[in-house]
Amino acid sequence: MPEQHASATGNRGGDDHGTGNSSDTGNGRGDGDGNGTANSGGAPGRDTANRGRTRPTGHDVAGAAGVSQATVSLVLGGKWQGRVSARTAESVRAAARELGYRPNLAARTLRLGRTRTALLVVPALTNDFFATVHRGAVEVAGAHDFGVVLYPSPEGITAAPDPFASARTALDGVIASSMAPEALAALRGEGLPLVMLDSDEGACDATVNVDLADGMRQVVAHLRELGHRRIAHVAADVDSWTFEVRARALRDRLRACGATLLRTERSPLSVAGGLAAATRILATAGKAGAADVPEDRPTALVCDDDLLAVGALKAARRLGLRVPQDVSVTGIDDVALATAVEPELTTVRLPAERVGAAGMQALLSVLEGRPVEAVRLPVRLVARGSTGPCPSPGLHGSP
Amino acid sequence: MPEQHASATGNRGGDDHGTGNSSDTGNGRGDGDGNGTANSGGAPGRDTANRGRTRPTGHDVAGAAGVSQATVSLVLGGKWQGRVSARTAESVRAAARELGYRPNLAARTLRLGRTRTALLVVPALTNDFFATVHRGAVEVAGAHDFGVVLYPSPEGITAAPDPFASARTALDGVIASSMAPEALAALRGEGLPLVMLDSDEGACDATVNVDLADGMRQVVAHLRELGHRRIAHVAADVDSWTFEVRARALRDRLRACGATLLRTERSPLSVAGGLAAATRILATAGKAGAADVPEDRPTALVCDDDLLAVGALKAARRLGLRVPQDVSVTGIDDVALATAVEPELTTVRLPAERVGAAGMQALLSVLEGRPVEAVRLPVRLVARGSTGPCPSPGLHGSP
DNA sequence: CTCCCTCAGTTTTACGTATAACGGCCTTGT
DNA sequence: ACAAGGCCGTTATACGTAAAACTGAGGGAG
Repeated sequence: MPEQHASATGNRGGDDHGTGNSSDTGNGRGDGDGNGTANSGGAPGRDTANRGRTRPTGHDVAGAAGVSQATVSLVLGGKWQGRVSARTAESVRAAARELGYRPNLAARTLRLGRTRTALLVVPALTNDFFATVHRGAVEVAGAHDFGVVLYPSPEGITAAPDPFASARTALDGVIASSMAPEALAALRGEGLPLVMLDSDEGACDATVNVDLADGMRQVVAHLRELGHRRIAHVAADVDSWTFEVRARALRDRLRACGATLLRTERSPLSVAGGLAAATRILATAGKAGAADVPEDRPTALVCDDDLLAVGALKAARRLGLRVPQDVSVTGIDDVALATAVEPELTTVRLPAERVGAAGMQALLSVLEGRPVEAVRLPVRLVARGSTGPCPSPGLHGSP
Repeated sequence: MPEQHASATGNRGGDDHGTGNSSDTGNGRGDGDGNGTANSGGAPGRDTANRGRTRPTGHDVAGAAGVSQATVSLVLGGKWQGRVSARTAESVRAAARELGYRPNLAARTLRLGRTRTALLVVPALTNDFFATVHRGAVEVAGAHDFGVVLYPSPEGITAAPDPFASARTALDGVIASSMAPEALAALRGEGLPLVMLDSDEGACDATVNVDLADGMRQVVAHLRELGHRRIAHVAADVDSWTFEVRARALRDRLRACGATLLRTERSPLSVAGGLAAATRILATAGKAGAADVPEDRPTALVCDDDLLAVGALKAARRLGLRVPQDVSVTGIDDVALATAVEPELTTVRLPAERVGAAGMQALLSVLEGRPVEAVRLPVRLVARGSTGPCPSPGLHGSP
């Protein structure tokens, strides 16, 4: 079934898989063409060259079109302006389409020394924030004929990845959402351009950041408006720049408006981690009557991301505390999970797709030698059901 | 880190093990060179022009060790038994380590025609089931010196991916969790080995399935034990083999035990989709008093996956129905989300990691020409809080 | 008429690796 | 003593592509 459908994917390489090999793919492996011209006007040759199942090469296309391989490369590479006649170019394209030619990526890479491929290093795939970042990066990459291969650092956010073994090809650059110092050093040693997401500047060629200091400011303002003054921090147990920024911004903002940071509990970035940390915070007091509002129990938990916040939600419920009546909870990221739980999470929405897009954009700029300015993307608090007015000590216990 | 591993394709002799390979993990990255290599004189190797910043090649190593490039390839490829003396081999390895040599993957691929790389096609990364599948595949692949590159089909489960443009290198095979027919045809046309996960047999070289018919049997048995007789199906709006299996198994099992499949609502595979579908099912009756148990409202919702089930949870809550007192909900997959919500989901746990591992294993078998038998992995119902006894019409409404 | 320039291609080369084909030694067997 | 092999390497080649260098033919300009 010669179902030939031209996929107009916009890029120049036609992706057709026509298998109608009725054409005379002239020359095969035998390079005997050294003598005179391959007579084009001769008898219709038998299909000789298609050896079983190997993919056609540029030479096959050249033979079919009656030109040399160099011409095929010129035409298909798009650089034939003024070097090849329009008719010849068209016949080359026709032959390529007919044979279902696709250039050998390995050979092209070997020749060019570049791959038009970026590696995206993310800490985990279980947080769909990074899936969205990837989507944004792929979108921009695709528009520039670039590819993105994803490397989920398997051991978690602090492990050293082996990017080169993962991407089974040479790389033009790396976009890293988080990297262990030693892996970063290895990368730098390799001389690869590196764009860091949500990381400190320095030791990389460009950064794309999300304005989490402002995000924390919005969180604190929101909670202060609701009357909260005693706040705890469910922090990520990760030594990473972003999380330091969050902690510092939270501390500074709370101090600036006269609220108290009661305590900070660190835990791994997962629902289970948030559950454990929030339990440690909430269970230390008010055991007798959970509905009481003891002085040493915070009325709001600010969590470093949505996974932790969902864990905090569970912890509160297990301890018999209602959210948001007894305790408010906030997250960061606004992943799908945030609206899947009940109550829905008040959280800081990060423009994940734009992060990925800006990261890829920055990498492209670096590769082209253009100067790149540090990107800082704005964030926005999304108030939902997990935050509410601060419970007043007297009003609650007596119905 | 240049973990050079002897690739033993175990062609026939197959005595691959015992390669006391050089575990040069974390070799001195500090030796970045700073011109380090004092090219040993006296060797036939001539100019070893270290051109500034380019990566060292096999020729550079050869020059440094005073041998030919062929010997370098022999030694580093592990095939030097009886062809190179132990002392020479060691000096080659030392030179490679010193220079930080890493073989050029593109050149190797071009030469060998194989890449030891598999493509894993998954429908979406927002469902962390597939992240776990990926982990399983990577684990097995790594043990065989294979790589796995991930291709998230961006347009959802039915879109046609372009795997070849995605994986920026040639591929040895494909493991596909779901593919549109035209993409599958393209793959077959390319002659690539293909392992399908949770798909129909036929048109591929091997399949790895999860016993979802049995899973549905367990779900129905569980609900029947709790007394449920009127059941609705929140189905995936996807024309895919697995989902057909689920639907048929549910229908057959319900009929076999005398229960009724009240209706089926199809929706996209997401929390929002589940919310919409379950709302359509639950809102059609009992508007006046939600706590009533009208005859046309199901007492249990069986959902095609956990995302849908979480959406159903939300729908019930929004309609004022309690889970599980008023309505029970079940999912499939047992992803992290299942225990993040409240109540926790009763669901069918699928061995995601084993699926990925078995898929990679099957692909390796196909590549080596060994026969592969279809794999079918067992599943297990995990009863949690989202299912409870069927509400009896009289007992509930009057406090 | 010659010189130079453009057109329309072709030859040739290089990318880095793996391996087939080959060749000097040194040990054996007969 | 001399061919027959092990050792221990080397030289040469092919993989498919991109692009630089080269080749003619035709056509004004001087």
